[in-house]
Amino acid sequence: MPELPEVETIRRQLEPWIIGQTVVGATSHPSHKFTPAVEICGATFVSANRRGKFLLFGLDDSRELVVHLGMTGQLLPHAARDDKYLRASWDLASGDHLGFRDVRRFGRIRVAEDGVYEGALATLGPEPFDPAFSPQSLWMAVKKSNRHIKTQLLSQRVVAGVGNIYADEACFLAGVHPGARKLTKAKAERLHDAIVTVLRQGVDNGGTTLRDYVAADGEAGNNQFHLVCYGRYGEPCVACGDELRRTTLDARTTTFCATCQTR
DNA sequence: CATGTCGCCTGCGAGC
DNA sequence: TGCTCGCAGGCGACAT
Repeated sequence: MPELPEVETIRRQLEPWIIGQTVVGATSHPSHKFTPAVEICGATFVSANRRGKFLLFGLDDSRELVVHLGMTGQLLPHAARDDKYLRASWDLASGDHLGFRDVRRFGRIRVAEDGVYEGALATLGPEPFDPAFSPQSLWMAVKKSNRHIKTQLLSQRVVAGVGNIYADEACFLAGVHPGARKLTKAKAERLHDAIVTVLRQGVDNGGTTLRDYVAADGEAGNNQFHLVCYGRYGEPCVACGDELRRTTLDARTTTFCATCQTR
């Protein structure tokens, strides 16, 4: 379940390796989710960027390779060519190759004209580490909607890159009930700071590996050892000792502390 | 437009 | 041991 910290870890590892590499061949799974992979034959990678959970690989022909990892996507230099879960593969002029492995096929590959985006990528909110994401911007956005706070975080429109793990962590850290629909200014500030904190910690720890996530070097992350809320229902709250509860919020499994997190 | 629901996918672990 | 079934969950399509 790659979220911003996992995607950023992959980006940082791929950037020095992929820039300057020219695609000389490509194959893909027949699903339309992956077939655009072959459209970049002949192009050379010139940059490796990220917006939210999307990887954006700039090409030398004013296009970008857009990759979303979905739930189980992995980008692996030197991936085994006979891997049954390989959904796309790019052969590079250097003799190297890059594989997109995705067991559950929730991932997606697209090719866009530079900066011309569609779908979720086009309506993405500000990057969490950008000044455009502020206590004020969070408060204003939340004020406009009636949806549960956690659901708004997952929408990618208030801030980009937050998924289920970091949403639970941020709400816990801020003392915000995930099912709240409104925030005071003070709580918006705490939630803003918590979002930035948990995402930065995730990046610093190389991402969270619970099941499928590995970085581009094939290594697992370490942030799973630092989670204090996500998935820990039944365990005592690290702050007050009461049992963390599990609930379903807008079809998402949610863990929270009913004592510490208030509406 | 805002909001809510469903389908996409496959491996895994619990329960029988 | 072997089977079924629920669960994991981001995003797009579609309905209200």
